[in-house]
Amino acid sequence: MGISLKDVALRAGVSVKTVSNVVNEYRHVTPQTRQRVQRVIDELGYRPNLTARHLRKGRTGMIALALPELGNPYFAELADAVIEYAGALDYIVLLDHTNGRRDQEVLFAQGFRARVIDGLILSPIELENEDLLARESDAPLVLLGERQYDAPYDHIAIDNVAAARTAAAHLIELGRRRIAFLGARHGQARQTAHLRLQGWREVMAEAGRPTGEEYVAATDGYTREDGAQAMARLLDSGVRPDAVFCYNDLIAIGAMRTLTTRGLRVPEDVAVVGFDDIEDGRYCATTLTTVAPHKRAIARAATDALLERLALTGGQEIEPRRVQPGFALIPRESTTGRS
Amino acid sequence: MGISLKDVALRAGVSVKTVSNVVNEYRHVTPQTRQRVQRVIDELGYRPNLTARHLRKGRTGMIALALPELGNPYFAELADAVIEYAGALDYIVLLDHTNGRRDQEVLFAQGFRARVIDGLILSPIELENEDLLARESDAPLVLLGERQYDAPYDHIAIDNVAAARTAAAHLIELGRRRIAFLGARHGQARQTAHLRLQGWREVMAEAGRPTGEEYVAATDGYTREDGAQAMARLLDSGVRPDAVFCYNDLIAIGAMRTLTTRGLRVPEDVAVVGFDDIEDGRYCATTLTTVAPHKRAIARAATDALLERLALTGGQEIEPRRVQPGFALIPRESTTGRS
DNA sequence: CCGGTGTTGTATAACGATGTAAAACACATC
DNA sequence: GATGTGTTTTACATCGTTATACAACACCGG
Repeated sequence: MGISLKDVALRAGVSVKTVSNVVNEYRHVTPQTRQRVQRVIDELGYRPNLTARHLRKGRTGMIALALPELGNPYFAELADAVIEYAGALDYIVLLDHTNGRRDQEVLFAQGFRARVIDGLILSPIELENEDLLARESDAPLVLLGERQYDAPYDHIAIDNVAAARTAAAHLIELGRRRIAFLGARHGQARQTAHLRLQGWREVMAEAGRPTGEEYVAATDGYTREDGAQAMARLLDSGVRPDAVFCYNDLIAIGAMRTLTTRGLRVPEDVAVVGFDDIEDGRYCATTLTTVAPHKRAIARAATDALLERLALTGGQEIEPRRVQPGFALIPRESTTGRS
Repeated sequence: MGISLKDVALRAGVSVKTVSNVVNEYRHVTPQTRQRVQRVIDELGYRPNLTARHLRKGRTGMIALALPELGNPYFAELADAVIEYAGALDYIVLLDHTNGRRDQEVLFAQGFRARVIDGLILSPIELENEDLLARESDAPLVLLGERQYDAPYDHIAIDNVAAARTAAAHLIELGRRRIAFLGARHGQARQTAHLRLQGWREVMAEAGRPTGEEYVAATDGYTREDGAQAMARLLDSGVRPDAVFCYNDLIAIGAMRTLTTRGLRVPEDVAVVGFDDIEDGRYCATTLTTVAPHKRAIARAATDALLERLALTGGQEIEPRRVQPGFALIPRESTTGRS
């Protein structure tokens, strides 16, 4: 089939191991030998057989990335970042989605895909703490996203409260007074939406702005449609906000549509801030101000955490990491009027 | 690390190959031996090491599926179907996306990922015929989707003209007279949109309905936003259709929103038909009538075609296949008024 | 009891890479 | 020239599996 080390060795007149040494940039190879071997490698177009390498090394070189849904651009973009970063480190990423369902999340955590992947990055939605504690698989697991757990696993998530505070503060600075929050979910105190809601509440209270329930609109999901409906309900309830901070960009985009439909101008009448910095937001009719979690930093942190655990030999243990990648407020037309 | 054949063999008092024979359900093993070995397998929890198996077999057991974008639910759902079907056949699917860009499509066709995957299923958008003819990689390639090529590769796509005819005919049957088409793209006679447009045109002409350019709205992309804008342009141009057939469900959903916004009722004033049968369409306020390509059949056909080529030994050749999986019109509220 | 035929099990060699240990070589020091 | 020290290269075993070839055994008909 393909060209193997043996073929190269034969042609270059050296041993198989020497070729391997050249390929792996082993130190003690004379420049002459290295050059000669390298020439043959290029000539024959040798590419290492990953399967064989992985067999020998006892690893597959693959990691799984299990996200709630790929239909949400935030996750699609995040997946992209992980695939790119891990790819540069010669890891192959298996992309999976859980639909945000607990049973599927448990399945992945328990090691569906065991023996195929070396480790797993999981972004849970419904997974419970007890599920993690009951985990049996010994493949490294890194948790992603805002849900909080009390279990010994690496966890990568931005500081949602701080990020929400930044967004709210931005609106306050612009002189807005009645700032609504779109996208809270009922119950579920540990969930992300709660953290963002908390950040909003803190800043509102500090600035002496209303934080009543009438300014909070819950949504069932996180889609544009959910945002459009929530915005409509809010307006129908008689509240007249001059700004809305949305749980994510999709909701914000939906909200903007409703506002436009109702004859309200963005940002003159109502300023809008989203969260995620998905590409859509940059191409809206009115470009969307948003809080941008640093996706590449998240991807890097998650991958690094996983690979570091994979590099541990034998019985070594390291403390679970909590990493908080950065974020940035990106002001665009939906609050400033110009991009 | 894990339990190997050797461990099982030792414990069961048989040779490694015998255990392998049991695992692979080789015929000539006595029930006694089989039972004894099986018991040890269960006891130790032996799972075969895929890496080793693949090394020995000269295959990786992985196929790549390269789709334009995962943000479009149609592709996400299709990916799901392929992953599930191929998974049942013990193949692992590597999911990639090309953003519908020619350079990336060429990259995949040329064998980015070579030596990692056994074959590739590619759904091209911009790829040109010459790119295919210039292809050097010898890994099997199966083409997916409606773009037509004159190159020796398997091609899986539903009959788009027929499918579009079905949709148009449905609207005609309901007594609609001025039926617009949303989602044509400029130029590009070989593209999918052209086929669906053609089906629409044929049926309109046969029924003596108008097919003028004023009833055709082009879009830049295939998103909800594109649909909303195209619908708005159409209405602003003074045309008053009593039905629209949209290139896909996303465009249809966008169009429905514009209609609602403008005070037009679906389906009373304007009936709407989409294409793809994405899940969103089933949960719209007004559920969406759509043409449903049989995604599982497509996934099956593509995977089967690829695996069949993989099964070919040595110099064997088979003719490129053209498979046309089925489709079905699914009437819902957006045309019938009830679901 | 022989040879033929078919079944069941085993020993051994691959697949393509890397780790280990040691051989081969270079060079300086005494 | 013997010894030591460090560099460069090699032979061989190994990862866990399957393919090949053959040995061992059973059964049958003559």
